[in-house]
Amino acid sequence: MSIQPKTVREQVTNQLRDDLLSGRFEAGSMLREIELASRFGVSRGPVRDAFIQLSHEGYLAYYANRGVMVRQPPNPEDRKFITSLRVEIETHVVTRGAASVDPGELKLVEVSLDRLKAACDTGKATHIALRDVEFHEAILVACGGEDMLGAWRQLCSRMLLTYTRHDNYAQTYREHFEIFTPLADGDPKATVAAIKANIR
Amino acid sequence: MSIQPKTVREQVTNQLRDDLLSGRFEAGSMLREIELASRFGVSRGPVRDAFIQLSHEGYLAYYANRGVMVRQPPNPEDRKFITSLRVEIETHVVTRGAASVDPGELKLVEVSLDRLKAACDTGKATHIALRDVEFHEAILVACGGEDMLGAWRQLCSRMLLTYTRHDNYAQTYREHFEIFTPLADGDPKATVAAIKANIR
DNA sequence: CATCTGTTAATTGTTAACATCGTACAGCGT
DNA sequence: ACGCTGTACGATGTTAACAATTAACAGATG
Repeated sequence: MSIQPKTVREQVTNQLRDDLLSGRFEAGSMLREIELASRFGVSRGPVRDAFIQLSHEGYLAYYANRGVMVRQPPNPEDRKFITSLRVEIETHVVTRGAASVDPGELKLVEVSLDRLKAACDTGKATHIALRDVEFHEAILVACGGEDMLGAWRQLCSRMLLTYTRHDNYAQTYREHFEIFTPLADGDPKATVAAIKANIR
Repeated sequence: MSIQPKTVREQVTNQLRDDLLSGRFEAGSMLREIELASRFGVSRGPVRDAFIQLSHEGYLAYYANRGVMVRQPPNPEDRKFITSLRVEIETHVVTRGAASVDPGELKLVEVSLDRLKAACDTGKATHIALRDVEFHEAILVACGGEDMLGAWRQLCSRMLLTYTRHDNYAQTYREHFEIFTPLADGDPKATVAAIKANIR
């Protein structure tokens, strides 16, 4: 059931994003196309594409003719604000779309939840953070929020860089399970309430 | 004083964005790398980069191995919501940073305002919409809101596609002038108030 | 007649070579 | 010693050729 990325660009982008999230690269350091290209065993092209993409997702800062730099996490004040915007977007989309979720889309949400559970069992904070985001993203897609996805991802990328909330993995899973249940029942109000309890 | 883009990619991206905004391409139609590359007299590489970038800015939808499609403008309900988020971001950034604006940055805001005025004089709605956005962007940069820029741009790109508010060009300029004045005085509260009166 | 399959043309994905830009640094002049 | 300048190096920017994928279609097959 795993959705394997087809193109090299996607693979490089995903791998790089994971590395960024797990703190493999120091914030403020420059990334070199050649070095990463040889590490992944590909040419500079896809790495370049990934740089552009990740710059737009907010992980990297692009400097013409000089390369990309790993961005610093947002300060606490901005982080708080970003979180509130994120909640607003999810609330908006879920409120509008939770009552008419396609069964197929819902199934994908369930798959995401299962993966999150698996990640919680392993106890690796990095993986949990990723699965967490993927679960919320699946919800947005299920509720027909594709139009909001770009802006939402921007905000999430800035947050993930400071993700440190997973001290109790069992609870992390439970919170998300409690988002899924009302969504499966087509209850927007309860879903939104669960989301607001989860994101903080 | 005009900031000429140095790289071909930037030029192609900007030109394409302008074309998209002025409705040169029909919503839902596919864009081909070769066709645009030959139109701009460059190779496919930079066009490809521009496609990735504009996809992330929200103008295009990317389909692997099949190309990019011109996106539809958001529905009125989403548009309204997007507007409110945009106001929130600008309010947040200006509130925090308007009191300590660097003189150099402020000068750039003024330049943007002058350009907006020039666009208003020409009466071309497309140009006005672009300059409008650039003015607001300059304010965000001046107030130290680089961290929010990505998310903000995402939202703006979705709005611009339905920009039709310019029936009175003189007033458009005046509204922005009344944003600039309190900003130059370092008055966050009044600046925010003027912004809220302008964005709707 | 509907469906499946193999071919084909068109388009995107990837690569490696070449062009250009920016930085560091040695050498010169003051 | 200080500052300027030119040069060399390493990096990104761009290009064109080649590979892989997709969608459409003709023809075979049930």
